Amino acid sequence: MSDLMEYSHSSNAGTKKKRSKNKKRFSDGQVKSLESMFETDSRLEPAKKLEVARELGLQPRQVAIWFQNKRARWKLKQIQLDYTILRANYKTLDSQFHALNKDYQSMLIQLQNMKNGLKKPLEQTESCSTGYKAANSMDSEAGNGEAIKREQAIKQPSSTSGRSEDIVCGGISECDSSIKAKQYFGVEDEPSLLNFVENTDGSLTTSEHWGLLESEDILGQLSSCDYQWWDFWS
DNA sequence: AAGGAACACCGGATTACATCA
DNA sequence: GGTGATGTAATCCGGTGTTCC
Repeated sequence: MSDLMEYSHSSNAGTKKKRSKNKKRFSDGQVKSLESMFETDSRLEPAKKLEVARELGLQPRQVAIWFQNKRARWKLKQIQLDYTILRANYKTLDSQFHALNKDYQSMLIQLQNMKNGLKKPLEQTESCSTGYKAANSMDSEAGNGEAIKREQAIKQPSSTSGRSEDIVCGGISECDSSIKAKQYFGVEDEPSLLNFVENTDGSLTTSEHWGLLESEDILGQLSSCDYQWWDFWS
């Protein structure tokens, strides 16, 4: 039979019923000795266990149980420590993420302003001329005068206002402006920079939603999980 | 060689008790 | 002195590895 059976049955006739445990706390000296041994090795060789039990005046099984309980408590403590470290790391990452996301959002706004600023001079130029198609046909005749006109259109967007933000589309439709932009840039599609945040319906949601999903959904899930853990330990 | 019984030990969960605020 | 919270020795249970027959 094991130490456990011999020891536990010594105070009881072997019934399955809960036995009175006659529990006695170990003395400070006994605990100190056990602690110092645990520091060098969390497990005891059988021979060492017998030796320790003899030295401390305990049953070998008591020494074995003390080491078992000690390992369990130590493991629990390690888990708590690991959790504290992970939580601190998470908080750091979370604040970094929010800072980056804030930068990202302000850059999107800047980008949109730049996009508007590029579109308006074109529209203004076209509406002030005798007509883009006519001009275009003239351009085709004039040859390399086109590049100069485009440059002037950007440098001097309006004769009535020096600020591009003040330019109002002179009756030109959104569809028209899109066509003009394509022709202006000489490509089938607008430059990719201008499409960067534009959804298929023209709304500026895709990238923003990505950011919001990251910050609200994923972090939110982590946070709720986090709170459960934290509430448990604190 | 394969299989079963006995034994020792382990981790995890739980209980029972001592101690303290 | 009674009581709830906490710490911990001890127990229970299921699993694994080793040894012996």
